[in-house]
Amino acid sequence: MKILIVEDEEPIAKMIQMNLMAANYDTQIYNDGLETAEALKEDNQYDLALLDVMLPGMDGFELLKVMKSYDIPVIFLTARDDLLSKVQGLKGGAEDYIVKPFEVLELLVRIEKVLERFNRMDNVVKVLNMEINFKEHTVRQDGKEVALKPMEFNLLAVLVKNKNIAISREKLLKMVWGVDFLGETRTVDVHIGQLRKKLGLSSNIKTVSKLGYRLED
Amino acid sequence: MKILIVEDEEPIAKMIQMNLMAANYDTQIYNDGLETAEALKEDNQYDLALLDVMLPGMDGFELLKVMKSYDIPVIFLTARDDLLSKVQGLKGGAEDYIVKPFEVLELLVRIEKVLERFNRMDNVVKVLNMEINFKEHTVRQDGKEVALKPMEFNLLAVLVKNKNIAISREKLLKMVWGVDFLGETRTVDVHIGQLRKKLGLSSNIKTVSKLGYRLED
DNA sequence: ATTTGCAGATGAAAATTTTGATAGTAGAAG
DNA sequence: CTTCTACTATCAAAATTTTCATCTGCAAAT
Repeated sequence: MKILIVEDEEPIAKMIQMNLMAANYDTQIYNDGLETAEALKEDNQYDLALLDVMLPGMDGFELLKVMKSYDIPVIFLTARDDLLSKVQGLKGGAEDYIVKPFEVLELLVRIEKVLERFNRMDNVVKVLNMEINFKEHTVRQDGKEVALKPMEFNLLAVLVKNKNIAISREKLLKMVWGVDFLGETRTVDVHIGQLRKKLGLSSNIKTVSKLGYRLED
Repeated sequence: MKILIVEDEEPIAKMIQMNLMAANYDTQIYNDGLETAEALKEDNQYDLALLDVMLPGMDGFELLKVMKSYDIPVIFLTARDDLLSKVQGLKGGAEDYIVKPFEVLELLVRIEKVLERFNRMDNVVKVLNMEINFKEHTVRQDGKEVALKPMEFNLLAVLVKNKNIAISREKLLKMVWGVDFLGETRTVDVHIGQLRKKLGLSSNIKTVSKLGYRLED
């Protein structure tokens, strides 16, 4: 999943890049609108573009048109007081906009939303005989659906996304239940048990003694 | 809550600053170790310091000693391959370390943890006749405890932290239940109902028609 | 080979959360 | 001011999650 960042303020561009990299996206930064347009002629394999509205070379709205010609969805980055451009931007066909300074988490959420809408996300992952659909929150085994409760699904999702990696109960609690979960670490065991019961041996959820669990393929 | 950032790589420093600002902390950046030590003589009202290990002027470990003399807790920012400094850093008395590149959310969590440990957080907030203790997850009304279930507490916490601001049901769901909650918006109403029943009229949770709820004081 | 002691598995109870159905109310429209 | 409508409140049932107590199995020690 490759994301284009067009932003002339270096620190902001870098900040976005770092956060996107941490979230496992590939990134490319350009500082200038015209330069970006030129570069796209060579390489337009982007899944999404984040465009600053105010850009040297060619402004965000011009660049938006270029993006649309390549069928790349766009999220605008706009300054707080620049309300006019919100409306104009969305009318021009941007998928979304976000006001600077923004919270990183919010940006990530919006990016996911747009990618989903454009079906550029891997909504389905296959492991062993299982097919996990993150969008539908469903799991199929050899084609037929297995009904999982919310927590069970979330737990499986984390295991699948970290396939072949052993994860401690504490880490699972943080990842699935959230950082502020107060309960027992035993809780994880029970849900693992449920997954095993419902998915059978073929799910291949291994216990890692003294540590936690791992899903192997 | 004021946090000192000592980091010579400008983009990283700016990134951290932006994220901390978004999370409502005051910040101050220095790029140089010696300069920081000098500046502290004038102004040492910091609640926490984030120190890069590799610094011009005076390295992170030297600076750590200075921080300790001012009783400022320290989190080290260290490069991935710099494992040695982890051990050394913690031995030298740093509260925690985090490896670059890190996820912003993780940094924020660690900062909160350290501030809590040093009792520099407002663990207790008073609104009307209520006293909300975020650390203990408890609520007292006129001194005596009211037992709230986890979801009820979380919901109250969000309302309190956004006192006098009307919040839509959708936003409450995102803030309390998480971005990926699948259920009905009605759920909020039920929990609001519980809070009102348990806390009585004095909790002052107002319904904002067509919108959501607001806790007034 | 048997015992002992953990760490994990599991079934079932308890607690919590969510949903669904119904009743109530405030605000809009006439 | 009254009626109508749409939104909100609430109760109870259903579903889910968490905890508790007990059981099992592996591994180290004798």
